[in-house]
Amino acid sequence: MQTHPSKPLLIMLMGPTASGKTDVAMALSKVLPIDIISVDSTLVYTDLNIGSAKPSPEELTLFPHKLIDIRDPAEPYSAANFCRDAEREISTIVSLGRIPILVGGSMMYFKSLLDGLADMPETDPSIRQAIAHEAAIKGWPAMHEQLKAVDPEYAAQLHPNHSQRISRALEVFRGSGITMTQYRNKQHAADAKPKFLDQFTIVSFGLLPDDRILLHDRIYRRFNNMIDKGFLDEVKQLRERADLNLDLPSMRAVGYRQIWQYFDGDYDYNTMIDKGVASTRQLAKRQLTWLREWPELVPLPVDKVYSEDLMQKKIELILSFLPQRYI
RNA sequence: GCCCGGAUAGCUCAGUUGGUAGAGCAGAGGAUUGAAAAUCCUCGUGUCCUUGGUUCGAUUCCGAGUCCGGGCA
Repeated sequence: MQTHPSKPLLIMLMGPTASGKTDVAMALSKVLPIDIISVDSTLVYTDLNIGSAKPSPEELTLFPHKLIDIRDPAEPYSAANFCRDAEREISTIVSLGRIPILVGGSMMYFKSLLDGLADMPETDPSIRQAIAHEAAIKGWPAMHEQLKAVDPEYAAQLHPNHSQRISRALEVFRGSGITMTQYRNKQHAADAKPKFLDQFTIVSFGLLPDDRILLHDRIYRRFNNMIDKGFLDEVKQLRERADLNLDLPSMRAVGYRQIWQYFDGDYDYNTMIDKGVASTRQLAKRQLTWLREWPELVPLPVDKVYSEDLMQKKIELILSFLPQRYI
């Protein structure tokens, strides 16, 4: 952590799905002048409430979160959108003399904000569609060969089946005539502009379960709880919209996708539950992969069930790691 | 009670013309630059139900038993 006196404090709180991040953030709000910024690729969407484990309207009134409900489910959101939005919110919060806290589990968003993204062209749906169409005929390994011809350095880092990244790399090149490697070299050049977060003192906390079984149990209970609260109806209503489909990032979210497919008749009720729970576990596993090697992360315990005492201990632990002059 | 079918990885199942076995799913590990709750890569030893028999050798063939389906009484 950098502790230069002139740098304002910025707190990060990350953790896998169902680890209790929101509860910690809300409890911390009671003892510190913090403003919460959500770092979550699914909470940005309106109408994705139950299945996204969005805080309730009451909670959001008491503990306002930035970057929640800022997109319609039909409009894709991205890491680049997040960086721009988050930088704006952080600046505003700091200018008000308060402490920004970034809370969430979209690890790529955290990473992009910390390291910065290369100044590349944004998504081009028409090029992307053309590439997808071509790939459907030739296969991804053939597209990988195409990429190898223009950007051998980046192609060497990708498996020939890696559809999404091959697609993006080709899209960038076809749209601009400049390769991803060139953009990245420019980003890392000596005279590149400093990263936004360099101007902050950052303290990062990670909610890390010491036993995966404990997290699996929390995930199972939470998924069933979502079903009880009307998750199926929520998806049913989304399906009624003609402009939503399974190709959209919002509808591919964990749980939403499986319930959508259940309504499509792809599998029966029990299979839907099993797949929904399993895909949530898999998400948590990927998040933990990010967290395992995360630099300067202060670990926080994940409790089996919510308890006021255990929460109090966590808050004290967090406070003990913050530079005293800020609190 | 009788007849038929099944019993193989955590689950669903394939297979071995007799030489101790492999898929999908689940699970684990990893990657991650505008889709990231996405996408992609790697990882398969398990009393092949038990027990006798035949055989150099049985998870595989034969007999008996147990359990689970289905049918007939």
